[in-house]
Amino acid sequence: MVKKPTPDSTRRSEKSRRAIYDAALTLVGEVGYPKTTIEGIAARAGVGKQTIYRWWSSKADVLLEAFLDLGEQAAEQAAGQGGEPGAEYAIPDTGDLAADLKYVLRATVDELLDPKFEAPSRALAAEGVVNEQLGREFVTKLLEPQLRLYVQRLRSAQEVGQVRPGIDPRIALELFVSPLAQRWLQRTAPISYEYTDTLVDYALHGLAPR
Amino acid sequence: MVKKPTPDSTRRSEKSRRAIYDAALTLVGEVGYPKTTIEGIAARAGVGKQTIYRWWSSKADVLLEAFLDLGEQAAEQAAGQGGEPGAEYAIPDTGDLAADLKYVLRATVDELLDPKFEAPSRALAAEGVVNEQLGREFVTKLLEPQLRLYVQRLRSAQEVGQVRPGIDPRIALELFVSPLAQRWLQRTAPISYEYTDTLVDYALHGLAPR
Amino acid sequence: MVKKPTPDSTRRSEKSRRAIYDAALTLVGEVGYPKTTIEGIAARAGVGKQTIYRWWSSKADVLLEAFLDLGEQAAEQAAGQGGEPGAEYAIPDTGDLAADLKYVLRATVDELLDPKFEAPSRALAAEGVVNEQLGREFVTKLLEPQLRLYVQRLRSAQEVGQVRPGIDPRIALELFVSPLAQRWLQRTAPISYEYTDTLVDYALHGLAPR
Amino acid sequence: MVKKPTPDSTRRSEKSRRAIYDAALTLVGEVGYPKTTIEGIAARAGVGKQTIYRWWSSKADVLLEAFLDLGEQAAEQAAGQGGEPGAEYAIPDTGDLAADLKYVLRATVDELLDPKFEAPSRALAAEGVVNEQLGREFVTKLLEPQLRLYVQRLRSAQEVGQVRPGIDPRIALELFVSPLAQRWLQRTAPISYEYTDTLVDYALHGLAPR
DNA sequence: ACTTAAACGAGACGGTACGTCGAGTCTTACC
DNA sequence: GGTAAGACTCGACGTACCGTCTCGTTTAAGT
Repeated sequence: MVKKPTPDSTRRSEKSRRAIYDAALTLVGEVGYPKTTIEGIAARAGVGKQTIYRWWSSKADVLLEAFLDLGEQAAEQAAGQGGEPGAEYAIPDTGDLAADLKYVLRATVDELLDPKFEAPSRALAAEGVVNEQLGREFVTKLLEPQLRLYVQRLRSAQEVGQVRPGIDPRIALELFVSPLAQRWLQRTAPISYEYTDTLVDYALHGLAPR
Repeated sequence: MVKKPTPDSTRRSEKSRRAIYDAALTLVGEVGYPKTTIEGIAARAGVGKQTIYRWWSSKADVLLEAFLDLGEQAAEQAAGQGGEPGAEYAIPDTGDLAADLKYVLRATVDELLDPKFEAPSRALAAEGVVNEQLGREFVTKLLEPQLRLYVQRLRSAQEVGQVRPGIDPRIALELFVSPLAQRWLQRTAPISYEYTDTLVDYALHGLAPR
Repeated sequence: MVKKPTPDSTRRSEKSRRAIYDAALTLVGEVGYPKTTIEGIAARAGVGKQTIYRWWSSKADVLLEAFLDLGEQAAEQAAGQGGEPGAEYAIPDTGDLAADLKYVLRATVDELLDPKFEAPSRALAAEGVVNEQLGREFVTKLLEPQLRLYVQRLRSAQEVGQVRPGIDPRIALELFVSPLAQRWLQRTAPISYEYTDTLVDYALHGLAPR
Repeated sequence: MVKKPTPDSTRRSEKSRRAIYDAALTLVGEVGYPKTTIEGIAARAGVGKQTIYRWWSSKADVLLEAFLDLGEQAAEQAAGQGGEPGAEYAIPDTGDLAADLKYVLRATVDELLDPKFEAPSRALAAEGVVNEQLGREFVTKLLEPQLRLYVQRLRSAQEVGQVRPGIDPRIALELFVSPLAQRWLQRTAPISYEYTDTLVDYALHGLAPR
């Protein structure tokens, strides 16, 4: 086994890292993921290829970190502008579960339709489908943290009797989250506020007559 | 799928077509989709590269047709062995909606875990996420026909009062189908009979107390 | 041992070969041998790098063949314009050995000072010093054929008693050829007609008093 | 050799210099000149790359100095063991010019066949052919000092009437030195005592009958 | 002996070229 | 005219070194 000399991260150039994130996200947006090349990212970032290969193992890896960084930046910005830090990532708890879920799903719809996020997140999702290692990172670092918020909200609803006690929240949340995700990813049908509202209604009250 | 100037399909070599399908599916299974190359398929199939470029527009296109062909072959085989043609693709209608759905979802679980199908269908799904044109073909030719069967079954359930009248079956089916699809695609959690049974129960009776 | 698939030389593109020779010679002349790159040759020749790697094993190899080709072309041209074919490569035999040697060495001086030949032949000579395989090819294909002509001329001189019988012509020729070669290669001193004339005189009559 | 802005040579690390010389010579011997890299020398010498770039302008420059140093070391060693300092670099003058020349050329043959000297001196000679600046340094610092000894010896021979008065010693010496050099550099033929003896005889008495 | 500025080792950086792989096009010979 | 074979141009891959540029850390001269 050949040893990689383990680069010294204290010496790492912050400027280059930022430039690489920017270039990667921009290029994926402009020309699409498959036509985004490491050479292209390096050129656009004004960086040597080796600087990319030194710190990341693949194009997908660069993009994943760039995307995570994008999220952190957005979070910091939001946190800076007011409210408790991290608060905007919680699901509201007004006491009305249906309303709260509809609200947050509508926000998700907005985000999914935001062209700035679309290309990179599609690319990552696609890569994750086929590349197990990247897929697991994608899920643990991006997806699960989001889903945990739903678990919390559903548990809190269970406590006040708005959700039946036996229900497993981790499965329950999929009834409305997964359909939205799949419509977006696979373009089986357009997504809209009306659609997500309907999902919440169906999920809460069931398909069968009561 | 995309037509090139004037290939005369009557003179097409059936043997080459089959060999290309086989080679494509085998290679995707052996080395994965990204490392499957057109040159590799041609070499494995004992075919000139031009023969592939003449009849298909891309690697994804070859694989899609190969996969559709695989399905047709399976169907013919099943049909040949007994039962009405196409019957095995319908969802049973025993009068008990929950049981019927659980039954067919369990069959889907089996299929999704079949390693022969896994690599190519993952590859196609991934490609479809990023490549809109291929994605639409994938959905119309493979996904939607399946989903239509659920729509039919749900409509029949509505007629006998097992599903509330106002419910849109096209949306309703997503409550149990999409979660399964997403768990499989994104590996957020393992899939099992128990899991799909639970999905059906939750979807039919809702999360809220009755 | 990995097999190279042995390219089919009957299919080789003559146009590309010519373009590569031209580009290689031009570039060596313009920017010097070390700054001449295979990529540069390919670009200048309007050719893919692979086409170079398919037919040659190294930069030096390309240049050697290009140079040999240049010689052949020059020979053909000269042959076409008159005289017996190959005649211009023989050393004249007027009966006066000293005069004949001086004549041909003066021609060599002219050639060595011709800027068109200088860069590539220097490059090849240098490479040959350090790269044994290339060196041997250089010697057998370019140098020895020239030297053989001197051997012939000296032998003919021996027959008419202008050179002592015991003398080994292969060594004798070095007395005037090698000094010229070394002055040129190593720039120890300038070369001129006067210099080569002197060499011939010294070599024929010796340094010691008679 | 080329001066960089202001490196203070009084503070220079002698240890590093030695280590760099050693590493350079060893590497050229082990992997050949072209595969010897500055990074490789630095690593092998346990030295930062900058330390090399601070004191030398190129790989060839390092090697030239390393080689000169090697010569000086050899000289010092020889001087230390006996004889007058520098004496071993003179050509003996026993009164018999032929014998003296044969003796010293035999010593040169021994040196040229010494594998320790072979790789670096070949490398330097080759580089000098193509790189004019390095070539001139090579000639003035290594070659000419040697050749001057022959000039002296020939002049002394002239004084005692063993060489004709009109002969230019600087040219005369090339009659036997250059052939040896060229055979060694270009491997046109093997070198031996017999060969150099013959050269001396031919050069002194000429090729023509007397 | 203490200070302090240089030379030093280490190695990250922006680059250039390497030699390889595959894409998609084109040509040749065969059937 | 479709086909197997494979040479062609082109573009990207991941690697190796280039020469420059920081980083601490010796280290030796001048206080």
